[in-house]
Amino acid sequence: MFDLLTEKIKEYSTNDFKKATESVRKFIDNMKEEEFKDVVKEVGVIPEHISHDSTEEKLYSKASDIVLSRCFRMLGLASIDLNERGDSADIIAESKSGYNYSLVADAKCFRLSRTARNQKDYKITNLSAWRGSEHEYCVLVAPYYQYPQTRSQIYSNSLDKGVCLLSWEHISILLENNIRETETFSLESIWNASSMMARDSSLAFANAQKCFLPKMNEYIAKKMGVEMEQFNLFLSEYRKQIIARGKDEIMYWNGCVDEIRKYSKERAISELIETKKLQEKIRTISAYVERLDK
Amino acid sequence: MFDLLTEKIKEYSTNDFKKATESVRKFIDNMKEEEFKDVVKEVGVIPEHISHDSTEEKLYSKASDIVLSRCFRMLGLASIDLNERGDSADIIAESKSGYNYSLVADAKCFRLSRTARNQKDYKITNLSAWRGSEHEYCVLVAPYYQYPQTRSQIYSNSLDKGVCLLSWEHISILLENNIRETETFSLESIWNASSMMARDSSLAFANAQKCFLPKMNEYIAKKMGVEMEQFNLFLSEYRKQIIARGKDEIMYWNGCVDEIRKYSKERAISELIETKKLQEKIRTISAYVERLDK
DNA sequence: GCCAAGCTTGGC
DNA sequence: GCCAAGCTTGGC
Repeated sequence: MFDLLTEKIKEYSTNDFKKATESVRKFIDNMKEEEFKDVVKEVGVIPEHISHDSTEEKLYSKASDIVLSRCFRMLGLASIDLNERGDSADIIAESKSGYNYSLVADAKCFRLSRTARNQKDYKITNLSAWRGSEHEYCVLVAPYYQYPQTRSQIYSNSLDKGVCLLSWEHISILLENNIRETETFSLESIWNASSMMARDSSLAFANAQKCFLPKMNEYIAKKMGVEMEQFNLFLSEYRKQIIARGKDEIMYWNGCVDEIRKYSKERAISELIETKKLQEKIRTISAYVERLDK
Repeated sequence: MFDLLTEKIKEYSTNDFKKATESVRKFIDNMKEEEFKDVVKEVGVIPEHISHDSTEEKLYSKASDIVLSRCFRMLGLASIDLNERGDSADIIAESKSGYNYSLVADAKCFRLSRTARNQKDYKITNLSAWRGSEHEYCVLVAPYYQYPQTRSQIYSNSLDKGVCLLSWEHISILLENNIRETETFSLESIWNASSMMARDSSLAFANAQKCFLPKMNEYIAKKMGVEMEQFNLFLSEYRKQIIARGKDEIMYWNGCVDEIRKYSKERAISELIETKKLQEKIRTISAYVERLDK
């Protein structure tokens, strides 16, 4: 089903972006629950065949927002994805069970070939500010195994600002176990986990940058009422799935190398000039100079 | 002299980085004042022939730190550049004239072919935090004409955190006019300008994102005791210089296109594979999968 | 391993 | 015009 979704994204991305978004939304929202849950497990990893910086990449990202929004709904919240671009979160979700809170969320996806995931790329403090005065919590959902593994400024920043760092894997585990907010069961303590951790004296000041994902796992397992052993088994399943995915993605790039080896001289040269973006650089400089030149 | 500096950077960048840094430092610190002032005018624009993501780019950036540090010394402060990498500012400067303050600074340079300068790339809130409890001010020095021209989150963030946004052009104007901190003349109000502006009621809350560079210009002109008309003439000179620079940089890229057109099929194909970084992608995925596979 | 130094395309 | 969505190399 995930493969079909990416096919649809590629197909729709030739249309007007807003129309394409609506088509993708309809496709995602009409999936059967079981199909949708499979998509949640895969969506954090952008397929290598989605080309970088392209409209299809933007539509893929939008699709991941729509997926996350449906996840929040399956967890028992009301949720919509937003159409803003600058200086705004992607998604809003709101409790419907009388707990009177709402949250903003940001969905992140990376390719397996992604190199440095920089602290600035997570925009923790910006995300925190995007809550504004209307929303209590803010949640970032990124691929679990692509978070910094030992320590990072994103952890101290998140503790500081009360940003909840979750992963697609976490969301998927909650869904697979049919966790749902009701009048008698609140998810609020998950969204609020960073603030709770910040009050935990075992996370000493000097160590604020330490990766707190294991702690996060404990919070979620406790909320779900499962043992850590069981929880780690869930995570391990996702790990295996990503490994399998990696083999496919490598095959894709090897195929690309083979294709290029068959190129004619003319094709290789023109594509080399294109790939090096030389004309674009010249155009950028010209436009810049022109602006300065009035 | 700037061209000679970039030549030296390319030459040294084949050496061990720390040794190369020392060579560059010696070269910069031994320049005559007039030569050095010419370098300050150019250093904000990375030459296109410095290749992206390379050691020479890193050494260029380091050179710009060393240049900025010498600028602070010429302005009458004590200053050193730091060798840290993550989670730290590049430069520290300290007042020697009895005003008892110190500051951290960050030097930024861009190529003329640089496309989006994203708000996250300025890392305003991080820079602010890097002051720690020891330093009063924090200063970002970037190319004047590459700052957002109308409005940006960087302006509201800077007002919020008291980050001083300056440019190479500003520093150069101060140097050209022989401005220097002394027992009777403090530069503190320049480094503190953002906090002062934040208190200015004419910068209404709703408009906090507005570009405050014109205001900054007024502060500096006032400090220097020159009229705005004169100050704008200075800025205009730099504008003309950048326009001239752009013509050279475009010539460089056109030369590259001509070179490529002469390539043999084999060379074009192998360089195309290299430029597309296909092997690196395969390697990154493999390493990632291997890490997950223990 | 983290993330500084850089970077591009396209949606609003 | 701004900056969301992504991205890489190499120094510590």
